[in-house]
Parts: sequence; structure tokens; C-alpha cells
Amino acid sequence: MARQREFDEEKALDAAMQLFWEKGFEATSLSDLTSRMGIQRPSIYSTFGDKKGLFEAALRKYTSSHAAYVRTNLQTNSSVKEAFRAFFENMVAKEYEESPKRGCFCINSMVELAPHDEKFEILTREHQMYLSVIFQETIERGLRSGELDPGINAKGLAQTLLISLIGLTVFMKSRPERPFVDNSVKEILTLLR
Amino acid sequence: MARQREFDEEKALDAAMQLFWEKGFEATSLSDLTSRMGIQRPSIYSTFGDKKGLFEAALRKYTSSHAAYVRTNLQTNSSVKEAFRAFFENMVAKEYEESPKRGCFCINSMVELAPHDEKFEILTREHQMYLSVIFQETIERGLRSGELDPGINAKGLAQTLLISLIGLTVFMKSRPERPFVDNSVKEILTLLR
DNA sequence: TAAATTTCATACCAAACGGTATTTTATTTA
DNA sequence: TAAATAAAATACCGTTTGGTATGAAATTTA
Repeated sequence: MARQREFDEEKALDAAMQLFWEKGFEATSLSDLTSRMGIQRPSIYSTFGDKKGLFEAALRKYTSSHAAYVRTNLQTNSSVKEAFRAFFENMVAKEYEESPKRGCFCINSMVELAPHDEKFEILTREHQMYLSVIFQETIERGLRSGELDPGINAKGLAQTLLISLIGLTVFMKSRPERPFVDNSVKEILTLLR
Repeated sequence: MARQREFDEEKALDAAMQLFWEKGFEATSLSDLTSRMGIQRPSIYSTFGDKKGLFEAALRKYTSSHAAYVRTNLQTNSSVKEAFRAFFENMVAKEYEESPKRGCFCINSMVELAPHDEKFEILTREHQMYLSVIFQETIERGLRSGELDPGINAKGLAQTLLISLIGLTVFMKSRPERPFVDNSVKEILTLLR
């Protein structure tokens, strides 16, 4: 044993996450990272391997905390319809406060990296699959309680809601007028009859 | 007047479009561009200004041809439901043949550039708005013919279909299993009752 | 045919890139 | 306290980046 680490690895990783989330992989330079993370280049390389390794660690941190956020969010409300409504509306409201519009780090990575890097193709797909399972379980809860129409296909509907969520998230990056998005949210939620 | 141009500007621009579409703005270098466009650096700069100018020209070329494609595609079929079904299914089928998954150049740009560059925020938003108008007009045609439920809100439904299309396009970049996407398409189209 | 003009090709530029070797500083163990 | 070890800081590396200056080649107009 010898000298002890002076920086907090989790805090440094969080700073990197914020940066990659906002600017993406290519547009974020090592200089950006060192200044925002508050550590020197060699510390990054000794701790995370290389730039891609750091990005991967940041994305994993994001997906795990995002998954937890979605899960608790959908479980708190006893009404399933109300839970989804609050979840979608909250997501829209939050994004309209953002500037620049960061959207979802995982979706951003899906667009920038997944098509050219199998590791990120798998990582992003698995996160989306996990979200669709959370959606499905929530819908199934609504079916058991009798709140939802028994004719509903839980899995199919979950997948559709997830795709709508992705579409909303991406579309908001172009700063469309609010009613456009609000109306779509309403319409999408009618699938939860 | 003097020496005449040796390269075809449209062909060169098309080559640039393919490259930017596949790799995005940041990941495409001037060297990539010169070799694929078949012309030298100075020709690019004298013709298109700079890298961003070339990208913008390429994106404009894409959006105008894409808009025309969508318009004719939705107008050919007399049945509106059938037109949308064919359009969505065709789009999914085409994307599953692609490798790497290029998705939609406009959507890719919305994710990479729109949040940090107002010019692209506007450009991408306006293209989406245009698409939603095409959708809306198609739905209104179905309302007039009596094919669609008169209770349908043409504008709202058009916007929702557009957002679903965006979600599908982006999601396919992570190479999800085909049934996931196919089921969602079916479910989305049920909104066209 | 000669002057004028524009394109093309080569070569080049400073700056920024991702990544490391090296030295200094701090802490632990023997 | 001395040797060993690991982290921090500085300085540096070759390569690639986007962007140009320059001169040769070609076509027009006068």
C-alpha cells in the first residue's frame, strides 16, 4: 500500500457522465474531461482505461440509476394509468426545462455509437429491454387489479409505450412547441384503455 | 469565365450525404470526405464553405428528397390505413437490411447537433413538422372518404404517428429482435381506427 | 494568340487530438 | 528511518484534425 487516492472516483465518474450526456462521445475531449472531472489525464487512464472505457463506465452508471428511477416512479402510484401519465408528463416537463436538451444518455448513445460498436449496441438494447420489462410488469399489475382492459396485451403495449417514449425524447431535442408534445402524450396514453 | 468544373456537384454532395448519414458530423473527417467524394479539399471549401456548410447542404438534400419520398408513398395507396401500414412496415423492413443501421439522417442530426446549434435545431424541427403535415393531410383524406372514424383528431394523431416513427427508427439502431418492432407497429396502427 | 479567370493538385499550417513517460509527492510497511 | 509503493503533476509524444497558400493546368473572352 502507498499513497491514497485524493479524488472521489464516483464524483469524477459522475462529472464525466454529465459531460458525455450533454455532448456525446466524439465531441467531448480529454481536456473537457480533465477540467470537469477535476483530475489529471493519467488518473483517468489508470482508473478507467481509455476514453471509451470511461464512456462505458459513465453510461453504465447512467443506465443503472435511470432504471432505478423509472422503477420507483412507476411503482409509487397505485393507479397504473395515473402512474404512466405522471411518468410521461414529468419526463416532458423536465426536458422542457433543460437547455441544452440532453435527452436520455442511453438514447443518445444508441444513435451515436450503437451502429458502429457492438458493445454499445448490446448495452443500450439491454437497457431498453429492461425498461420494457418494467413497463410490462406495471401493466400486468393494472390487469390484475382490474384497472386495465383484460384485452390488453401487456408485453406488446409495454413495447409500444417504450418506443413512444423514445420518440418523444428524441423529438424534443428540436424544441417543438409544447402542445405538439402534450397532445401526443395524451394520445399515446389512450392505448392504456 | 474560365476553366470548367470537372466534378459533378450533385454527385459529390450525395457522397458526402451518405458519409455524414452513416457516421455523423464529428466522426466524419475531411479525409473521409475527400476520398469518398472523389475531390480535393480546396474544392470542398470553395464549393460548400466549410465542413458544417457541407453537412448542412447534405442534410438539406436529404430532407427534401425524404419529404418527397414520404409524400408519394402515402399518396399512392387509396386506403389510408393501408398506406400507413405499408409505409411503416416498409420502413422497418428497409432498416433491418441496413448494416450499419443508418436510421434517418435528420433524426441522427437532431440528436447530435440540434441541442448545440440553432441552425440544425430549426432545420430538423421544420422537417419533422413537414412530415407531420403530410401525415395529417393523409389522415384527413381518410376522414373525408369515410374510411376513418370521424372522432379522430387528424392533427393530434398525425403528431403521434410521427413520434412513434421517430421512436421506431431510433430503437432499431440497437438491433432489437424483429417481433418487438413488428408488434409495436401493429399496436401503433390501431390508433388509426 | 494573349490576357484573364477559375479550377485542380500538391504541399503545407497551427492547433487539438488521444494517450504516455517521467518525475515528484505522499503514504505504508519493514 | 529507510525502502517500497502508488498516486499526482508536469511535460511530452506522434497523429490527425479542419482549413489554406501556392502554383500549375485549363478554358474563356478580347
